[in-house]
Amino acid sequence: MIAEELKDLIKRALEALGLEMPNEIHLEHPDELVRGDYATNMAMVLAKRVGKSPHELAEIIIAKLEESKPETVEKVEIAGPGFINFHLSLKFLTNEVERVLKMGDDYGRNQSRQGQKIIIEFTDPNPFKEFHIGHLMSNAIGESISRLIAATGAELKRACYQGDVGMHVAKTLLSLMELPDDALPVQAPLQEKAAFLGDAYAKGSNLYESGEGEKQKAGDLNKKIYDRTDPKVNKLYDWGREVSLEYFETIYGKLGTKFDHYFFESEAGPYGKGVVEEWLEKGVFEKSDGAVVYKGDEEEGLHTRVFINSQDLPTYEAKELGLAKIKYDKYPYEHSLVITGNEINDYFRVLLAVMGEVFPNLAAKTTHLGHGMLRLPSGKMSSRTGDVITAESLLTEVRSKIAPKIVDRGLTEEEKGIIAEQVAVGAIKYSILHQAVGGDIIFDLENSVSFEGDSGPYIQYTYARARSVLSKAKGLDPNLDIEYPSNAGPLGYSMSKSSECHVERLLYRFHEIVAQAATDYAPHQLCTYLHQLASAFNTYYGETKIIDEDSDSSYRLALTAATAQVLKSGLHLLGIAAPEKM
RNA sequence: GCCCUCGUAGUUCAAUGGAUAGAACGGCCCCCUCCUAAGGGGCAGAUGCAGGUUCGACUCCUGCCGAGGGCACCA
Repeated sequence: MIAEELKDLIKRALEALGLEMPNEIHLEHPDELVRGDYATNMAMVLAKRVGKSPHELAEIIIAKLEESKPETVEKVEIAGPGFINFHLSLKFLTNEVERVLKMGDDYGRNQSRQGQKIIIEFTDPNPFKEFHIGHLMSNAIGESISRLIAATGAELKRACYQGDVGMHVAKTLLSLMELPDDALPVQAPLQEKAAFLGDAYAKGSNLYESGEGEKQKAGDLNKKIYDRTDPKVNKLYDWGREVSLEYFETIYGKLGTKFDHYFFESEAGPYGKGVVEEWLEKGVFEKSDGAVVYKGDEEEGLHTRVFINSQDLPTYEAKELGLAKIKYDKYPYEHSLVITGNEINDYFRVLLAVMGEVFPNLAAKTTHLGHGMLRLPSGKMSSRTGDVITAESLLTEVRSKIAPKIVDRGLTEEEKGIIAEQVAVGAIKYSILHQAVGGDIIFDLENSVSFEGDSGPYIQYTYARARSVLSKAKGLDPNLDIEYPSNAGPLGYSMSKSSECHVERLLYRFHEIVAQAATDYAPHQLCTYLHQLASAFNTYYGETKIIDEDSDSSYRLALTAATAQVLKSGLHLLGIAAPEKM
């Protein structure tokens, strides 16, 4: 790692000068590429203690650095208020281009979590309800974080937790029970069956809200769902559950997620209830108004939460508590990541406090990540009112906007269809992933679905463009083995326009970005980087003829190939496909 | 009322305590006899308010104003 090398270099220089060692050697990328590749603020940090001005101290440090400057560094200079800027050498930059080509898909991966068992839970749709755009959001984030973590060498397992019991199921059955026996569309295509169920849920919810009698009925149904004493309820339930799960599987396929484990509330519920009852006796929980609750420490901002309600049924809290243990029994993880909507952030804090008492070893290994809501300009979307945007409908909408834009490049209709789907998924996923996890995403169906600029299709387009150039370079191989004139240019070679330097100066950063994004669970860092790289390449493309008669053409092709590789790898880590043509 | 999160160009977002606060969309002006114009080049435009800490604050602390979420039997 070049960054580690530089830190080491700085450290040795500071030691040699007898300077007090700071806690950390701080190294960053200057915000503008022309300033250099790395910068350290050590002179500014240490200046006061030494009693010198930052500039004076920087000069001294630089003089020391110059004594043992490695060949990866072109020059070291003082800049601004006292930064020490490092410019990497052409040799390093071109070596790195070569490394990208040699390592291919492995470039950017690291071994920081080698062999660690990590389980990540996300998407979590509920059978009997729609797979809506909120689930799409959870899936996009979870899948990308999964891939980032896997890229650090972990043994990662994807888990999906699905609510196959509970009031939402009772509501759906509330409306299904009113239908004649032969009303289920058992012969219909899967998608229609799923839509039928979604519709039934919406109707059931409205019924539920219509009066106390209906609420009572739903409550009774909920009991029957648990105890399985009513044949008609069982039949409707089993049919609905199967339809939902089968349908969800088709969506996971489209989105590119393959789960390793499925967990269900029907399993976590009884188990979690048992755990709560056991610890009720041990004093962790207490009874209150017929329910079993955990009294959170209000001084720590924790709420009191119900774990078993007064009807003796486990709530989501008890289920999730049980789930933590069920997961561990299935896959003894070193870390467990749970991705949900951020409206349960406070609740999860309580859950972690409970886990700290009940399963202390698991609590320490669990991290909750709350994401925001996918909002439409009109406000929060809801599945309770039936006014819900399903993932399917959004995908169809976006695909229909993309399809006409696909230029005829000798593709078959089928190929065009696949590309339209890949670009649509890319557009949606990127719009979710390009901002920090946690906040709401404003998704304007009519106006904001943009395929230009900072978007998934822009990155995909740039990749396809680079691949196109490479495929047209018949007889020319990407090749780094060429001579550079040493007489011109700030970097020592004249063929380099500034934009080309930019591409090279960004390429080697890929593995740093991957490592950081994986550590921070922050796919948006990768999006920002990929957009920057694609933009730099497009500028380069615009002002340079890559395939030409001159002797440097093979190097330009190598740079193009390396860019394509990193874009492809980066898109993969976002969970987005990289079509060869579009 | 209490707790959490968040206020950055007209809009949607970036910015491990660093340099001239970056993009994208929208607006205006240019660029296809040339490898994919879903592209490129240029112009205009922003840190809610008031203090504090620091060599240095969008970032940390305090207060105020504003937005979203949560505050026991939904998930």
